[in-house]
Amino acid sequence: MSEQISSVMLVDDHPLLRKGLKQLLALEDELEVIAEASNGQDAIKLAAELDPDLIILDLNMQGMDGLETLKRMRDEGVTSRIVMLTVSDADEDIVKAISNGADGYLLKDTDPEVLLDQIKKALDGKMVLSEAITQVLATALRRPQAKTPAELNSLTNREYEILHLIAKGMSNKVIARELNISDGTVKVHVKHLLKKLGLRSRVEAAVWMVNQQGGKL
Amino acid sequence: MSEQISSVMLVDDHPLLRKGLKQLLALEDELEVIAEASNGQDAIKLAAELDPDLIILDLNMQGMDGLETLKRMRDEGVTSRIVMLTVSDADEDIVKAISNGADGYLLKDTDPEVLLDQIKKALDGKMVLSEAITQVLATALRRPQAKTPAELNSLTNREYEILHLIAKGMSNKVIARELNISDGTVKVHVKHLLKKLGLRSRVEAAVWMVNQQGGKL
DNA sequence: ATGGGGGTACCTCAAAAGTGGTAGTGCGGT
DNA sequence: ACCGCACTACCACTTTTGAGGTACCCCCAT
Repeated sequence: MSEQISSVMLVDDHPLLRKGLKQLLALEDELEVIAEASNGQDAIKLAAELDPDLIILDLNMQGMDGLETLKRMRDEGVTSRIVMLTVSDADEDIVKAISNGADGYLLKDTDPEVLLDQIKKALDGKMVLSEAITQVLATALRRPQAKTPAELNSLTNREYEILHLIAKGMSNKVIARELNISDGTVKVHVKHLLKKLGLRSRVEAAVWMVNQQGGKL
Repeated sequence: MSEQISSVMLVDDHPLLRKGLKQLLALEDELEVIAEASNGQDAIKLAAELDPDLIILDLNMQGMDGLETLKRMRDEGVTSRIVMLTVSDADEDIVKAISNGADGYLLKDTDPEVLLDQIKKALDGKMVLSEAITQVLATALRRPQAKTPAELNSLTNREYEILHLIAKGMSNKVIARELNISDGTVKVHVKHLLKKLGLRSRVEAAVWMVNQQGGKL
């Protein structure tokens, strides 16, 4: 398998960068650049036609950006390995890219040798991430804890407690038993917490809370 | 700052590993091991008393495990940098550790030099993660997309559509207007979808759905 | 064509949720 | 000592939900 020649497609709106990348990849006999595209539309078409083993996709492109291109490719059923290449280390982009099916996220300022190494790893089926990305990724996971929206601070302990239980799907009656208070009292707290949060129902409260918590994470 | 001596506390129920780690850290003049603990209880107490710059915490301990210890330390207001050290690369642990305030997650089979290097990075305020961890982390982020629970397939289009709207916090009436059907009909769909999913209320459905979607990620 | 599933609508009924108000207790701050 | 706030409880009342059931339409598969 490692002896097989892998087909690679480059997508970047900077011809110069494509050239450089191509030269880099040429260092490896088992890598062959079979296509290049300078925009998302062409890339999607070519990807569907040629089904390359690997697609190296620039995140910051004019017109349809890399993220959108990525999404559409996956929608079209492209199963190639896709590695995002970018100057950006904006956390949202990373999370979105991976969520949308990217197999790697590399920075353009990465040392060429390392870059080549990572690209080969990506072809091996591994998820490759630039060193600097790791921290951002971790921070993204951590985020849920970090931010405590102002709204939450306005809640009393009891209200906060009850909000949590609502976010578990519990009814007023169950919450009442859980906290050893009357269900009428629970209603009072729910009423107050809804007002403070500017929500219209416990369902909205539950959804809001689950999102705050970052769901199952 | 880099010239200052940093205090380190080791927490691991294997004396041998503590010994080895201590020797490793002794190689660096600016690192001083000021305390050791072999269980969570002691660790929490010592951490609160000594407030070390860095705590190296074993994840797999008997009794109170590392994750629980981590949580309680943070609850107690311990602000030290805390790095988890472990043999496990179970994704849940990683995500939980970081979510609960760990500043790093290192594997015990890491090359000692690298380990030392990472520990120093951690003291510098960086988030340190073992190479192998990165993939797991990325996979964790990706997970939401991948799985499509069997329950969801049993839903009809209409039911699925309505489930989505419930997960936005909408009431039957609002959903009805949104879909141009009567609210009575919405009720029917809700009833069916609750039965199929084995849930007891729209709140549970909303929470369930939001979690399936992976929340805002 | 006959049957079944999905979608729609309507009915009834009981339970749950939400709104308004009153009111007692306990606690921390002025 | 007094005030405000959190927490508790109860009442009355409206709206929303969810569980039954029946019924009609449409489409597709046997």
